[in-house]
Amino acid sequence: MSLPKELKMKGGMLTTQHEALLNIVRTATIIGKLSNAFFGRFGITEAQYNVLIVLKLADKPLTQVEIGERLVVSRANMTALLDKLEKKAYVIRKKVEGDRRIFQIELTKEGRKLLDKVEPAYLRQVESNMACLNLSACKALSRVLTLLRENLHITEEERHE
Amino acid sequence: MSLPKELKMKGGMLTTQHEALLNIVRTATIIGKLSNAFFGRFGITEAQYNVLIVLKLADKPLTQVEIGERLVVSRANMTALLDKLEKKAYVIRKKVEGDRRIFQIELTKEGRKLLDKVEPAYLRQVESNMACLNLSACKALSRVLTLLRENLHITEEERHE
DNA sequence: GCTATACTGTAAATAGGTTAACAGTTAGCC
DNA sequence: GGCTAACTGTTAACCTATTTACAGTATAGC
Repeated sequence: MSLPKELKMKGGMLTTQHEALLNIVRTATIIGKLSNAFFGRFGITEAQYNVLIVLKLADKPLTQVEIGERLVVSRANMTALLDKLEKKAYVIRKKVEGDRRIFQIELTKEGRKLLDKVEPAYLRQVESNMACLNLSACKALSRVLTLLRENLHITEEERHE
Repeated sequence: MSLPKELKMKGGMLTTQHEALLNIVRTATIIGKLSNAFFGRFGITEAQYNVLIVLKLADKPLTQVEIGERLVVSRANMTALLDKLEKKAYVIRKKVEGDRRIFQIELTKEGRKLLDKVEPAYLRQVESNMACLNLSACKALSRVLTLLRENLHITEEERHE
């Protein structure tokens, strides 16, 4: 169903560009709800899973700020996220010699075990979610959205000048 | 910058489909942050604006459930959202004769006045955000995302069977 | 060496979202 | 008519996110 119909709006009320933007946001909202329903079955949330995956894929130990940069999550929020992951024993904060401000965050054995369970199932879910798009459609989609993100960063900077 | 680079992952770690999905979510996240920065200048949030716009565009008075359906917002959440909008006097809950369970939600004069101020500025911001995509790119994007959403609804229903 | 500045993590208040349980009301059905 | 089921809105507990303010630490420059 097209967006104007979902919103029960008369046709012609949205510009083509506005409709595209709302389509992005709405699709992401629905993906987010499906994801959280999925991860909930494993006792974690999407945000927590993202942290674990970034830690697993990083080529060096990361600080809280570094994780936040990769995930577009604020420092304050990383504190709260890691508090919960540490309480569940999936990560630990390790003190760093030479800089007492920072922690290095490490996956624990339990964290890795959880990922071994969740990751394959998650990839299957992603495949099922995206099954209606062929490879070239996916590539075109990524290309357009990457271009758009670059434009958003630029207009954001302009607004701050 | 492509997603694998933003995440500082080695290439080839994501399938094309997975990368497309993450591109959608990440782009929407950034749009959401920009939107909330924008609406914050008018003392409202994106979610609150969405409620006001749906009320303005509806062709009949809406109940809380009906607003929630259009916006994919739960009943519980609509209560909280409308509490805030009613406190700011942008909407009122009106009792309905013949069904004491429901309210009809109406925009107040202040609500309309706010929209008259916010809407034009918002449309300009949307245009600037999407300026890097031409009309046919926007149409293609909307078409692909609409198709994807339909597929998501289907796989969601399958999982509940 | 000292000071000013920048950086890191934390905390509190606020907002939006979830689910689960609940009360009141309506509607269907025997 | 009366019981049951469905619907509407609220509440509480929780999670994620925001901004602001703060403490502690590190660094650069004088």
